[in-house]
Order: sequence, then structure tokens, then C-alpha cells
Amino acid sequence: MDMLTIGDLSRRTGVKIPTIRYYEQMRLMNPAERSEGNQRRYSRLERERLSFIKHARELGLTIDAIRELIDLSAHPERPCLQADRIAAEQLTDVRGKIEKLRKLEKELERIATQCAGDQVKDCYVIRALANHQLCEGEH
Amino acid sequence: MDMLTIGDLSRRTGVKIPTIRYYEQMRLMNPAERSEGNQRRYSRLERERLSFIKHARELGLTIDAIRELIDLSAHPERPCLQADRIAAEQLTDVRGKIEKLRKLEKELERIATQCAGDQVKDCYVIRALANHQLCEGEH
DNA sequence: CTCATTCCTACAGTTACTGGAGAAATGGGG
DNA sequence: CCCCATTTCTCCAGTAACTGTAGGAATGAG
Repeated sequence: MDMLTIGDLSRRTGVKIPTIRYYEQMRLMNPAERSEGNQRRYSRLERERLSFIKHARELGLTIDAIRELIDLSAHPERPCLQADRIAAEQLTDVRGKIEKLRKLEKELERIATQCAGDQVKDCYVIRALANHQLCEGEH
Repeated sequence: MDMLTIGDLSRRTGVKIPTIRYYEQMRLMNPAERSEGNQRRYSRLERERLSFIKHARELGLTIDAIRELIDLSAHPERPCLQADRIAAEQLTDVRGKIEKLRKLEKELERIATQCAGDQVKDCYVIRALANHQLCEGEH
């Protein structure tokens, strides 16, 4: 059974070394097996769990939410309503963020393209930020 | 000249009191004038600056970027290229974030709606997170 | 056996706040 | 003028999710 060092694991999953140790500390990863000289060694199972964690983080789940899911998956007989709930909450959250960012995009587009003066005193960027009235949208 | 207490300023701008003090500490706000008893007092000018800061934060600018803009606006004779640059950088950033979130949204939609089993062991959410192959998109 | 590379632990720093403790100032009512 | 509730003061700690550093030990190829 080919055990990986933390560096190998890091390269294979794209998760940085201190982050892997941090996940262990946060009890997302189980305490790793150790070599004679006290270095961490990882098996395929642990690589898979780290990929799970990474993927979930990329989806924006918090450490706490991920820990919930991991605990959940340790009890396969439980109903999966909670897992559904976590995913649904995440989706709502992401949609909210997108909406907000769209508004910002619009405003920044207007700001960044309309600067006519070449001196700060005429600069649209500065004026737009200083004077909220120049915004068309609400926020 | 109606000077505001920090609480008044907070209510008028919607910026929390500790945050106002934090902005002073971060040198976004100038050190406030003080009353006899050492309490902060603010004028209209300072209220406007705080609104500027709030607005810029809502647009996603970092504290550092905002400080740059404030420094810039203190020197109206300088060309406004830098202010343009900051706004343009921000725009690129926001667009990147939107793109990423769109992908997450798609994936979460698929995950959150396709759970067929009623036990965790059949739960699509868990399986999708555990098994990256279920993703259609790359990331 | 040597030595570069990797790993260990422990701790500090990051960003942008937020909250609490304990003490002092403020301002309206009696 | 005093009382007292409310507000403010400073300082410090905590948040999320890492990232980086220092000083020292283990690993493994030559």
C-alpha cells in the first residue's frame, strides 16, 4: 500500500501543505498515520477525503458544513435530508452572491469607462465614489 | 456646526461603531476631533468620507485600494490614470468572481435537485462531493 | 556518510471587522 | 446640582480559512 508523504498528497490534490495540516487540526481529516520519524503518511482513502474537502470548499461550503457532511456520510442509514438542506442553502447563498456582484459589475462598468478628465479633480471614479447620487441603481 | 457623536454617525451612515474606529485605526478616516471628555466628534465632511468608504467597500474595494483613492483625491492635480486603474482592476476581479460563482451554481443545482435516495448512502449530494467524476464541468 | 530536500511543531500574520470588559463621559429629569 | 441610564472610551480577544516563518529533525539519493 503506497503511502504518500504530505508533500505528495499536496501535489496530487492541489491542497497546500499547511492547509492539509490545518484541516487535520480542524478535524476534517483524521489524525494521519505517522512514520518512524513522526512524519505524516497518507493512504488512498485519505486522498479521496481530501479531494472531497477540496471540492466542497470550491463550492463555497464552510469548514463546519463540510464537517457536518462528513459526519453524515459516516452514518449512511440516516435520511439524507440534511445533506440536501446543506446543498440547498449553499445554492441560495451562491445565487445571492451572483446577484450582488452583477450590480457591482454594472456600476463599475459605468465608473471605469466614463472618466473624461485627465486630472483627479475631474475623475469620474473619484466623483462616483464620493457622490452616491451618481449611482443609478439602489443599494 | 452640528458635530455628530460616533453613535449618530453610525446611525446616519449605517457603519457600525467599532468599524468606524477600525477605519480610523487603518487610517481611512483621519483621527477624529475630540470633546472635552475625549469622545469623538464628527463634522459633515467626515460623514461624507465615511459614506465614500462604505460605498467603496460595498463595491468590493479593499481597504488598501480605498486608501489609495483617498490619497489620490487629496492631490487633485495628479492624472487620474491610477483611479481608472483601480476601478478597472476591480471590474476584472468582479467578473472573475461572477464566472466562478456561475459554475458553482450550475453544479449545486444539479447536486441539490437530483437526490433520489432517502438515505445518506444513496444521497446524490454526498456522492457528488465524494466523486468528482460526477461533475460535468472542469475545475 | 553527507547533504539537499522535505518534514515537524508552534506561533505569528493576514483581512475586515465584531464583540466584550471595565471605566469614564454625557445629558435629561427631579 | 445630583442621579442615573445611555453612550463612549481603550484595550484586548476572537472570527474564517488559511499562509508564512523559525528552528530543528527526518528522509533518501549519491
